[in-house]
Amino acid sequence: MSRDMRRKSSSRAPLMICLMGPTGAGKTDLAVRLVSRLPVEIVSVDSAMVYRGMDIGTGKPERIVLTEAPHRLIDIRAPHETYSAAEFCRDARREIDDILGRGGIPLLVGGTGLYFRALRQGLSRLPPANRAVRVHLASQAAAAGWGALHRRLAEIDPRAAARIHPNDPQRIQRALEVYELTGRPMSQQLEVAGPEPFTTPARVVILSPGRRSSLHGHIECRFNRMLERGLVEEVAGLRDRPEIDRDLPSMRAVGYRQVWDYLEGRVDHATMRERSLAATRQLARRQLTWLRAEPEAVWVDAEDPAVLSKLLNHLDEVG
RNA sequence: GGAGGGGUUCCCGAGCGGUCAAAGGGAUCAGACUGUAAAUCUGACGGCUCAGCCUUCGGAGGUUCGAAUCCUCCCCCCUCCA
Repeated sequence: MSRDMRRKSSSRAPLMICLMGPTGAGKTDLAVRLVSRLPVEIVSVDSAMVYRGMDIGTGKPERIVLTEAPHRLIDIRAPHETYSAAEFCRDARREIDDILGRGGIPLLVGGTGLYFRALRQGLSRLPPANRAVRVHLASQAAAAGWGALHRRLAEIDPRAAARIHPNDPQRIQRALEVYELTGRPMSQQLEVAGPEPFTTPARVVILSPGRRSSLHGHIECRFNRMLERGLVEEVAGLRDRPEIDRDLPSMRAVGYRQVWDYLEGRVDHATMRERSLAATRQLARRQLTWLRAEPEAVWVDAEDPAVLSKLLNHLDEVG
């Protein structure tokens, strides 16, 4: 068997493509174009697109586009529901296996760094979030302050307390939650790996403009377009629903939170726009921090006019 | 023309003779991240040959051992009276 033949046959082995990048880099457009060139099926890796009815602000592709290039793992939750990295791992594995089973290539597209990492490196076996415990802890924090809870954490789980900053309520809450639910310190449980690791080989491609200033420019254009398409109306509609309130994880998403405040008259339109843009830039920056830590990733310039063919070439060479 | 108020480091804004490279907030940059992650948090943030030095608080002078802070003149901005 020649070298070429061998290479061809190996391309049938399980493989997935991961297209990651900061918000506004153009991942979705590129992914959709890839669908017409390769036998790929898209799996979204986006913690905000999971919500139904949150379309404009999350930058979800339009309906017509979705019929051409269906995205899995979008619109799988109502806005008042929660989702998590662990649920994502379970769901994504299911979708990836399904695509592979049908002879397709999974194309993971998104910018949620934690979800990517959790999928590829696995999570420890820890209890899921527990609403009652969190409410209880939050009320204690309201009374005694998070500093007091951090001190309590230092007694039951010194290692976690050393790692978690006293000003980080979310992580203090989680660490105490794990303790209450299991009776054991969280740091102990982090040492044991969860279920079987996910081993499907991946081609990891990171899409981002070379210059930060142009990423910022794209973010601004994109947000202006969202406003034109009716972002304010979308949020107003969500806000009218009795089951949806401002503190839901879904409503803390970039843009939604700022527009919500605008609708309540807390800020004027210009301020809302400014804060939304700043929040989006900050999100993009944090996403890049995740991605820079990604081993064996190939970075491609989102502004290269030939980005699609370069990407195809690259995938061809390695796959 | 007259009476007040104000011009501070990218922005807002405190400071009102020394302890001020100048509070606080925002922006920006860097980082952390195990079931909330588009979240939450940390750090840096005038410059340098960096335990010290240099240049900043509208401009130019002056007082003082010492000024962002006091005085004089000038330039802008805001409010009110003409």
